[in-house]
Amino acid sequence: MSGDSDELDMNTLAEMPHQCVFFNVRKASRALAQIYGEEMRSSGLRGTQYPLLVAISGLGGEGIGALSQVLVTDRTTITRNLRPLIERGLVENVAGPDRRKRALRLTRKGRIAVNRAYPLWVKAQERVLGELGRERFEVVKSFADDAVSMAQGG
Amino acid sequence: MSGDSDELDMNTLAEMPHQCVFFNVRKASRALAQIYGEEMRSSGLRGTQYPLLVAISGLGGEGIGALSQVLVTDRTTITRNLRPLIERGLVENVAGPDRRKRALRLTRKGRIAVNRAYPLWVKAQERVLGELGRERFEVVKSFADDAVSMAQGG
DNA sequence: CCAAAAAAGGTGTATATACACATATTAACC
DNA sequence: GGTTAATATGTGTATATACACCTTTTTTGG
Repeated sequence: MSGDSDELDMNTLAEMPHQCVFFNVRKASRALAQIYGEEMRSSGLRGTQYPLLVAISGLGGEGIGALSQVLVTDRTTITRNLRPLIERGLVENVAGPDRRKRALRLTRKGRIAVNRAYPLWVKAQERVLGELGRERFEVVKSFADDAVSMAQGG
Repeated sequence: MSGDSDELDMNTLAEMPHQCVFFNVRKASRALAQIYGEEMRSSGLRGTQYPLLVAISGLGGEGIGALSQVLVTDRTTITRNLRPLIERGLVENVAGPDRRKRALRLTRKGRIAVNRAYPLWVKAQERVLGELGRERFEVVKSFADDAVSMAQGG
């Protein structure tokens, strides 16, 4: 039995990461990236890009700071994530009256892309909610919100 | 009241991303990166690097494929994540008897780094579990595991 | 009005992630 | 035993993420 014990110890050690909260959340993130990515592939948008476009659409001409706050994401990350969308002509980034700020807006092409992606996002979302459970998602959601509060020094 | 309604609609649209499962999990991941990162900063290891080193330690001389399976992470991601650890001399990557495979092992320096990081990881983990709730983490954990099964075509 | 502080963004650098493609080595089969 | 399969890994490219540092513009005090 000591041989088995050794092997169990090894397995236990190698699988320790799966006890880590952060690791588990990243693991879920990778898995969901696969699922949403596959489902939305034909729209030409990634699972990560769709919410960014939706937020821009909803803010109507606000700048990167506002986006950063709404999406709870570092300012510089938003700048970087915006780049491929601007290059593809889905988003326009013009200077506003306050010339520090930039007015972000969807182009016509961007609106079309969002509209085309929407039903695909719904399908992915429904599939995930159906298979993983709406109740459990509510827990994950509150967990995420509380983690954000905690990280912000709450 | 119609002015308020318009504004509510706008806010609702801009906050739509927070209804997306994938977005929420990424949001949690970003927040936890902050928390674990801050807590573990003085160890010189990131919250993402620590579990990788632990897994290498636990597998004892296995290759990238085995690591990839244990960590449920793409093979090429492991290769890339390994690079800074190898450059810093925490991990050694030598060719094995089967010269396709590479034997990954912690160096002495790597073992020291893991030992030094361990209590910091424990502190971050305990803080997160204490503030966000152990029960809720169990839900998040099962959610992550099921998401992985789902992504793998389960 | 002007100097200093604050606000808004961008860039350099580094890591995390993974797909498509390429390479090397071993195993399998006729 | 030599051709082919399968295995194990690396590389090019692209996105996601954020810290440290820098520039530009506006606001604030005096």
